Formats: sequence, structure tokens, C-alpha cells
Amino acid sequence: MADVAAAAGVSVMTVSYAFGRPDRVSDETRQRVLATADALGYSGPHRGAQSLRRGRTNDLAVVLTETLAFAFDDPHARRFFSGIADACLDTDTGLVLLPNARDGVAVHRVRDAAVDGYVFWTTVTGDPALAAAVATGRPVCVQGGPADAGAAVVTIDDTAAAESVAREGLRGARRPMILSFPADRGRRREVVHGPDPDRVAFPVTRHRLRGYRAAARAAGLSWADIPVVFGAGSFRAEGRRALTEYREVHAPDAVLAMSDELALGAMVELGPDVASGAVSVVGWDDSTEAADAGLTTVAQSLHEQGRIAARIALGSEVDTTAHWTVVTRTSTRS
Amino acid sequence: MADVAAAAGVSVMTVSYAFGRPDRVSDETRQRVLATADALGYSGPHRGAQSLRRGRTNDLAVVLTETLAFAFDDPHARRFFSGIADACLDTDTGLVLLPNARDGVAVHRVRDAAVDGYVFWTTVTGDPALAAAVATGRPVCVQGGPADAGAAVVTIDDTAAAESVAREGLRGARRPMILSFPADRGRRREVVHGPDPDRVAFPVTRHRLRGYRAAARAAGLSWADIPVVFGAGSFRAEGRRALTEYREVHAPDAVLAMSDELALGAMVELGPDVASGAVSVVGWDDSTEAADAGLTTVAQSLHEQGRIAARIALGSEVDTTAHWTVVTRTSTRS
DNA sequence: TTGAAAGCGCTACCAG
DNA sequence: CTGGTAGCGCTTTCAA
Repeated sequence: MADVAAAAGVSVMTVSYAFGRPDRVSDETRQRVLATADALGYSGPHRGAQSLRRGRTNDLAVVLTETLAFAFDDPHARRFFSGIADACLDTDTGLVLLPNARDGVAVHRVRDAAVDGYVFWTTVTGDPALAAAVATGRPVCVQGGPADAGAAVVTIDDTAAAESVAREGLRGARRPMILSFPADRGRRREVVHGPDPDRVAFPVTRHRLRGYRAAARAAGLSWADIPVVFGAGSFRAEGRRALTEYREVHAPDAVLAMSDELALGAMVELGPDVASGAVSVVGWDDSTEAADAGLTTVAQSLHEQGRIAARIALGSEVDTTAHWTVVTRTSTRS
Repeated sequence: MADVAAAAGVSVMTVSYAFGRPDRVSDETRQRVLATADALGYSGPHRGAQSLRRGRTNDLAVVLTETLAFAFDDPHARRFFSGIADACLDTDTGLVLLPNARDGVAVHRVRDAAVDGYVFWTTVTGDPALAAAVATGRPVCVQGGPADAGAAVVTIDDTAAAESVAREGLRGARRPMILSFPADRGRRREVVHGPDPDRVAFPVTRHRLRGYRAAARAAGLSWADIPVVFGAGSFRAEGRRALTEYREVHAPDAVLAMSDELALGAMVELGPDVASGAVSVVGWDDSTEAADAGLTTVAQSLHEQGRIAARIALGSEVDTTAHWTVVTRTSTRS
């Protein structure tokens, strides 16, 4: 920049203005400066120096609590990241990826990242990387939860959505059954009748159970009689297994599943009973497979959430509750 | 840092050394400095300032010539990126993503990115973003090609690999057929017997055709008699179509496809003839579907290429030719 | 409309 | 082993 100033016969400041504050320089001077800059192969202010001076990097960190390839294997994650990317494009912000090593995100990388804010994807409670991010004093936003102190959480109202989708699933049902995510890190497979949601450790599981319970009660069903199958994870096999193992004991006429995968697994086992209307099934996520299978489910826009998360992490004051809808298809009775 | 120095009763330099050059400070002083730093909530050198001074950012740009979600939809791309991420993890380098907007990667973003180098994924020739990256004077590496001046290209020896896989596919063949990528941007569907590879615009297509030709000649076949079906793209439907449309005219006993997708499409049409050994089929990529289908194919480690690309872009002198292997399975005669 | 001074937070270089 | 000086490239503030 100094070189350009010398060559153009002006002060450094004028060059700086020519690039960053066009209105503060006469048009003529500006043109001349820009021309000499071009001739000298100077393409504009150095971003690093700019940020140092301004105290703002214009970069946003995305922390993946998994290996990069692994994180992007999940289509949901991709939509979320894509939302972040869009927000970054709009605000001319850079996207810095902080993927996991084999053994957790290196805390020093999070701390040292030259960024204005952080977005986290699927953190577990007490993640040291999250703590490190919060400790930097820069805005932090995490998708889905958990809500650690100091970090904003962008998510949908799980309880309300659960109640709403359950209302569809429970229409005309007398013997419903719930396919749940694990209750806690133990990830123990077990069946509990009418569990107390408040005693469930995982927030997502807790909130959805609350919604299911509300819908069940509203439908005049006794929560205490409803079997909740806690699985080890959100896999199709898990949903299928729940049905094979438990169907004889308690033949359900409605299945509320916390994910499309679980629901799809159940549907494999249920077969034609779903099509005939003998059993209703609802899922969660609105995956493409769910659409193909005609599954009634909860749709949330992860893309929208990505945008919101990015804006929060960039310091905007935005409402963090995202929208959701229940997509009613053929897997439920009307 | 100045604060810490004052509080610890040492010079700023000593604090700097305590963090960055442990060996240049007495252990005792170091401990004291670190302790005061901790007490003051100072967590180490500011990365931005550090890079400004050192002239090195320790960040690497990855330019996606597609939307972020779209780029990561491709499993090959994910492996490549994952290799980059690993290299970054190893060298303690940050990963800056420069995804495409709707209408191309903004040139100013690649120019202004505060990074030490660039890695490009699937660029077309004459990409202005590539030119901008090269213009920065920082090292640039692109996967697969094209080889624009100033940018390193990491890739496998397509010709050699093609010859090698074709050798498998042509074993015992008298009437082979080739399923090719498009020859140029026109992407016109056409069948050419014994085309001259040198006149094919797309480098990948050109190189592979050369390899196929060499193998054909080595097998005593006349290149001029071999039909090459140029498709519009690398889709399964494209491979299938080629067979349906052309099989009656020229019933092949061997099919050399430039991608697993094309090969898989052909196999659908060929049905049991592949299993029986009446027709050999080879693909390229070693996708999981290829493995499931028992397809003989070329395997290249995109992950390895990602690592190489990252190291090049970070300024290391590394050999850019990556390894490949032919995976022989049941789709070819032994 | 233009410019001089000061300093963002840090480290290479040399001196002690 | 420790410290002073200078300056990375820029912009904010104030003055002309």
C-alpha cells in the first residue's frame, strides 16, 4: 500500500480511502490510485492486517465434533452447513472449518482460531471445545443443544412438534408404542411404560417424550400404559428390532418414532399393516426415504437453522427458534 | 501480552518466548509467566497478529466450484476433503472453505482470503477463481486437472491405470465396447469407432482412451473396430442406455467403462451374461456399489490425493502423482 | 478532500 | 537467558 501511495504521489491514507471509503476521496484521485495499484499488481488491502486493526476477522468457525468426512456423511448436517455457507456468502464472511481429530477437537485450535464467532454441530454436554469457544468471549451458537451456559442454541420447539406429530399418529389409536432415542449416555436398550420425561438425561429425548405424553393424554390415553422402547441409537435396525422383540407382547396400532430411520425400521416389520391403516406410524426428520415410504413425519429446515446459527455467531440478535411442520402422508390414518 | 508482561514483571519478549520458544526462557520464568497469563485470562498469542508479523496465516483455502452442500454430496469429494482435513490436522493448519455462490466463486473472496495456499476441487479450464488464486502468488493445487499454468495438479496416471484395467477387461475379448465420458463440453452423445484420443478435449477422457487403446492393441485387437460410446455424463442411466441402444448392432463381449456408474448401468442391461463370463465389465472409481456388484475397477485414494494437495498448497515439495490399483473382481474373466 | 501520527498484537533481530 | 527496537499492513482519530 505504501508503494502504491508513493507511485501515485499520495499518502497512504488516500490509498486506504480509495479502497475502503470511496466517498471520502475525490473521484479523480481515486481513479488514479486504483490505476496505479493495478499497474503495481496490488489487489487491495491485506485481510490479515485489516482484521488486526479493525479487531474483526470476518471469518466464522464451524466446529465439527467429528471427522470431516464423517460429519458430512450426514445429509442433515450437509443442509445445516449449507445454510451456514449461504449466510456467510451473504455477509461476505469466510468459513473456517475446525474438524475433529481422532480424539476430539483440539481445544487450542478452537481457542486460537482467528474468527468472529463459532457454530457447533451436535455437541455433547460438557464438550471442552465448546467451553473453550465460550471462553474466548466471542458469540457461540450450537445446533440442537445442549444449552451450555454462554452459548446460544438454535433449534425447533421439540415438545410442540412432538405433540403435533403425535396427534396425527394417535388418531384412532388405543395401543400406541413409542420408539425412542436413548435416554442417556448409557444407551441401554429397555422398555419402560410411561417413563417420566423429566428424568431423561438427553434433552432431545426428554422434550419429545413430553410432547408425546401431552398428545397421548389429549387423546384420552393413559401414559402409564404406553410402552416406550429406548433404543441404542437412531438406526433402522433398531426400529425393526423393537418391533420384532416387542410386538407379540404389545401389538401396537400406532408407532411414534423419534426418527425416520426408526420409523422405517418399524415399517419393515409392520409390512402391509401400515398400508391397510391397521397401524399408524410417524417419524421425524422428513428424510427422502420417509417421503418415498409415505411416512408422516416432522420436517424442520436445517438449512434455515444453519443460516440462523451463522447470524447468531456473527453477532446478530436473531430469534433462535426455527420453524417446523408436520408432513402428513399415508402412514397415518386420517 | 503487554499486560501479562507487566504483571509478571518481565518484558513483552519474555512472554512471547514463554509461549512460542519455551527453550529460550528459563523454566522458572516460563512457569511464572504462564501462571500470570492464566490468572489474567490471557490464553496465548493472538493468531491474527502472529500471522501479520510472520507473514504466514497457517490457514489453507479449499475452493469448491459448487455449492457447499452440493460439493459434499459427492462421496469422492468427501474423501478428498477428508484427506485435506487430515493433512491440516497434522500440520496444525486451519481449513477455510470458499464455496460457490449461485454464480461462481466470487473472485474477490479467493483473492482476499487470508490463507497460505489454495486447493481446488473440479475446476473447469479457464476458471477465473483459479486464475485469481494463482495471481496471489501463493501455491495452488488442483485435483484431477486441468493443468492451468501456475497450479500444481494432483492426480493419478490415468493412461497407465486405464491400460491396466483394460488388460483385465479385455482378457479373452474379441468384440469390446467402450463407455466413455463426454469428449468435450458439447457433451454430445455419439458412437465413434476407434476415435483418435489426441483429438478429445477433456483431459481425463483423453488419457483414459489412450490407455484403453494401448491395452486393445496389446491384446491384438484393432482399435479402429472398437466402438466408443461417448455419453452425456457419468450416470448409470447413461451406461444402460448405451447398451440398450447399441447392443443389437454390436454385441460386446467386454465393456470398458470410465466410471463405476456407467459400468453398473451396463451391467443392469447385461444381466446374467456378466455372471456367466460371457461379457466382462470394468469400471473406474471403486465405489461401494462397485464392490457390492463384484465389479473390477480402478481404485484411487482420493484421501491420499487430498493429503498431497494440501501439502502442496502449504508449500511442500511433494510428488503429485498419486497411487492407483486395479481391483479385480468377478465381473471379469480370469 | 487529504494527510500525519499512533497503534492493533505480535515476533525477528540483535544487544546485553 | 532476557530485553529493546523496529515494523508486519492497515485504519482510526484528529488536524490541516
